[in-house]
Amino acid sequence: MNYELLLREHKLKVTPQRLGILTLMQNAGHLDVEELFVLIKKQFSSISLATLYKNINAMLENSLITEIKIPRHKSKYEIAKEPHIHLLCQKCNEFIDVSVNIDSLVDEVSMKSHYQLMDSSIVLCGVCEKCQAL
Amino acid sequence: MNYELLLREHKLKVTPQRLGILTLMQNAGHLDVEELFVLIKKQFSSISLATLYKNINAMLENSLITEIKIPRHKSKYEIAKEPHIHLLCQKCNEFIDVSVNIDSLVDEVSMKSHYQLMDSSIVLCGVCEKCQAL
DNA sequence: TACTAAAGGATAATAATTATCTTTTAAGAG
DNA sequence: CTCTTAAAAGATAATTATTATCCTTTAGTA
Repeated sequence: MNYELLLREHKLKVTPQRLGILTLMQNAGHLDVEELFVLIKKQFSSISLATLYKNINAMLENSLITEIKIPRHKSKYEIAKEPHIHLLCQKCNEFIDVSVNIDSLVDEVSMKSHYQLMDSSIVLCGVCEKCQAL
Repeated sequence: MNYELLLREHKLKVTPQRLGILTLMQNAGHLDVEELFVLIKKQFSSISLATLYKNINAMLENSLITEIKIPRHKSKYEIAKEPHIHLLCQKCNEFIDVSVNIDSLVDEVSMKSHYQLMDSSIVLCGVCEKCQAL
């Protein structure tokens, strides 16, 4: 993914800090603000927490990234992608994506409610395979 | 629903404040902390915000109520009930429940991920029927 | 290379939540 | 029906999370 281009398309300046944040999200997956701050500090030791927040908000507004609100946990952020489902292991806190087609669910809900649906936030909680074995 | 009994079962004292909070949640549906505080103040003018928070947390820990985390909105609380789906209208902010069987979705996710799933948090966002007409 | 609006950095302010302490009260024992 | 006590209420301080402000720096463009 070319983040420089993506930022420019949204009339956001391409700064090293922004590229760093986006790259971190891509590589490290689902991170909360605190985790992001620790990691980004390694690259930009003088980066301000305010800068991180401002960038997160700017990128959210432009749909470059998505906030995932998770029951009993802090919000995590990820590069925006096709709608998918999130899984949380309640034992080890592993947090992963799983790609499942949710069209039939959305259709059924749409039918029943007469809502025109465009967005989904789905988090399923349980126990991952490893933790089941313990 | 007999809330007195429910509270006792969880070894929580039955206080007028608690009964008031639960009754409000039952009658008014999905409320955030601020909305709850305004409403409960009408019944208990001297109630403290701390009391509200402490009760929300105690009831959450005992699964009497559920917190619903909603993209771009404050958390709302509802009486715990069977798993269901939440709908948010992005225009008028209407927030409703819709009961849809999610077993097949959960089964599919479980199959693919080998997670043993017990809990779900599903919020779909779109435009309600009324707002579509505008 | 120079200009300017946007972004960065430092820090203050605000908002949300939790902790602490004292007083009150629900619940059970006698 | 008292008495006792642990839990809960209420008031407020402390903490945490987030946003706003202000000045400096820099990316983008002429």
